[in-house]
Amino acid sequence: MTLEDALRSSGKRMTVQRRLVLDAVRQARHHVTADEIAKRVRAKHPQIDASTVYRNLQALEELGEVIHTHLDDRITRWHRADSHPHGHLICGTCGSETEVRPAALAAMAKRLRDEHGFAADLAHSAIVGICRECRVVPA
Amino acid sequence: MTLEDALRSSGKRMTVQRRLVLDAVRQARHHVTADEIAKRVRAKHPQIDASTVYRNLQALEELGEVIHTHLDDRITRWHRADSHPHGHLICGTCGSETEVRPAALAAMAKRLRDEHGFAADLAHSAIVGICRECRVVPA
DNA sequence: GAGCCTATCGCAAGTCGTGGCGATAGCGTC
DNA sequence: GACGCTATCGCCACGACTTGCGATAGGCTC
Repeated sequence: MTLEDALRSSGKRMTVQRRLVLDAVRQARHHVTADEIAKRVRAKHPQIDASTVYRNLQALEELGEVIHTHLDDRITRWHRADSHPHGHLICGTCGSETEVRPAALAAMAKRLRDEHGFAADLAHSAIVGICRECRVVPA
Repeated sequence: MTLEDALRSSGKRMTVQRRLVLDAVRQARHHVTADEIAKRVRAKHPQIDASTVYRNLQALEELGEVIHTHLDDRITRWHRADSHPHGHLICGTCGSETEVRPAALAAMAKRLRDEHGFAADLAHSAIVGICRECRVVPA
């Protein structure tokens, strides 16, 4: 099995906790918080600690199984690595959230790659600003 | 005085704590953390609480006097609003930090404004990715 | 400059996430 | 299948903020 191989070849181990965390992220629709994952995991194994969830999310991210992003300034959100990539535009005024196609991000990333040799991941953090509605009618 | 007027017209007040926080941010070179501001402020008034510093930074940001940015995933950094704007490229592999000219950001922001009507602030969060060196010789 | 309204303060408790530590348990070996 | 190495676990304490609350003090009015 591929995941097990990836684990072993990097000196990691497959524990019940790790399995549960991965399943929780995979079963979630989009952008789950660590707390939501912890709740799902504890539904079956209530003794599992939050720190275990955080450490497993990190480990699974190193393996390329899950990814974390920052939608607002506060809470980190997680999703499976094989979901379709996209960016987020967040309005600092009304809080609205818009998804943006990877193509638009790719064009912006190309500029950074050409000018700085930097391979940007523009989906990692949401892009904050002011949305169309709030620009017309400021709150 | 302009700042005092801005305060009063928004129903806010000028307190010694607020004055000290603002001065601390103004006197700092770049990107200070809330903790560094608190230390400066406490040098003269040791009883001032960290929560007071955080609340005043928020208030001063609403007034457009200071701005906060996110360089890494962890700690929020603050700077005076009238300093020259620029973006940051942070390498997720080696942690290196590169400044990027406002012009490059403006060009990228234009695309978001044209396609989504969204006025992006691309300096708010650092752009993470992989720098030139780490792309050539992966760590 | 006394009085009043309420923004702001200091304190304490709570939240999200990280890191240290002794105990447990994967997993490769024999 | 027992053995041993050490990754990972649960627990606890810390760090960066946030929030509720009663007390204090700006600043407008008279």
